[in-house]
Amino acid sequence: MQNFTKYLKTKANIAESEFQRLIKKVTFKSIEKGEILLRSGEICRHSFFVENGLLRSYTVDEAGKEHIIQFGSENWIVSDRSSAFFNEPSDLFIDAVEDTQVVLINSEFINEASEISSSFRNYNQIALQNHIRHQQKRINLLLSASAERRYMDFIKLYPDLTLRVPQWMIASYLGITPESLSRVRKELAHKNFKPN
Amino acid sequence: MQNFTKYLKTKANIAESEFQRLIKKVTFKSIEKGEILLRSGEICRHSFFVENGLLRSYTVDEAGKEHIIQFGSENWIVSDRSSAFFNEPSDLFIDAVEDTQVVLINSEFINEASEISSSFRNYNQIALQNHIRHQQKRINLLLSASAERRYMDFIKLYPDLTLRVPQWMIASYLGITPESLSRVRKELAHKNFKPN
DNA sequence: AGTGATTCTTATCATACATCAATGCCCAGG
DNA sequence: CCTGGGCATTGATGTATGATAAGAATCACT
Repeated sequence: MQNFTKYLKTKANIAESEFQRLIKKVTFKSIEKGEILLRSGEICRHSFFVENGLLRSYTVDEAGKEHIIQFGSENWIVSDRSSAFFNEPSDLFIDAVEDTQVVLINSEFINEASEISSSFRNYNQIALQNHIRHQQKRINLLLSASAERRYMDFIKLYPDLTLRVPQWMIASYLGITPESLSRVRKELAHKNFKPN
Repeated sequence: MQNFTKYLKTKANIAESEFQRLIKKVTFKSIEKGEILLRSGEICRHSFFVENGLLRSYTVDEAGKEHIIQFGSENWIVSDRSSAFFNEPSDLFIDAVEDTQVVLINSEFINEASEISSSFRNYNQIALQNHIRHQQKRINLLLSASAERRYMDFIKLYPDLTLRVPQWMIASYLGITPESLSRVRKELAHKNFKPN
């Protein structure tokens, strides 16, 4: 749990004594590729801090198609914030794209850490605001940009994921079909070799 | 400022004495239809609480097209949260869809209210979480739903706005052209009159 | 009331992207 | 090894939505 420890101590600035107390509240778990951590309809009772590996959250529409909402690799927290915060059934699934080790964080942990540490509160606040900023950018891209632009933006923002994640998942994240993404890539390859 | 007063006293549960102190921090302003409150590139130094009337926030792409991010009518707060929180230049515009009366809220107000009142902190937290939930739903719709479904969802969620806002703005919010929205509406009208 | 500006509709044509289907690739498990 | 199930690519074709343009309707301001 080195990453999680570092997250608490460095990022959220939790002191050693408080750390010892908090660490008892969380549990560690190894997840196999494909294993499902949250299903639509359930209430999201844990947030998942990714020690290593890769998670994704996604919805499934009436036609059975998946639409990826979020990827989370090392040091990211994957969760359905709304479900966890409001205690409502989630409409997301969360599963593992790779074999993954996670730290399970429940609301008890969050509350206690918030009480103990103002810098944790602060860090949490920043995380929320970042989430909003990120979502807003994504909405704007979905409203205004072509598949190609969205893909280029994705590569730039997540060069690591571009390599680790199968293309059909990237397509799903971008809101296009795998076939379309394949074609977009082909075009981009052409452009980059043709000097003009 | 009845609505704003009610918002502070009832929703955020601010006591009278504290209210008197806080109210000095805000300013009241009447905005004409079309007036611009925030421009892309500026830092968003105020959030706008809508007493009455209607605001919108939107981006403008390279082709000069507007893409509406948010509407805000009575009792809503319109802002670029990211810009305000992180002190970064915004990429949004905010202007008035109707003649509007707003209360200008700056970060000083937020900080002070947060210090004074735990229920204000709490209310603020809920607002953030609601924002995230709302954005996530919108992302999911943009990823998965047709223009028609998105429009129906909009009507259901904002029956009032559907009447007050010109259609081309709704189209912009939905990520389609006004012409497409017109077609969608025509089709919906047909369906509703044909029993089958 | 009149006139010009916005907004909405309708029609035609254009295009980005989806769908369907076939092929080849890779590599995981017997 | 071989073999089968994901995955990526490619081609043919379909469709929802965009672009353009024109007319009709509505609104706003003198």
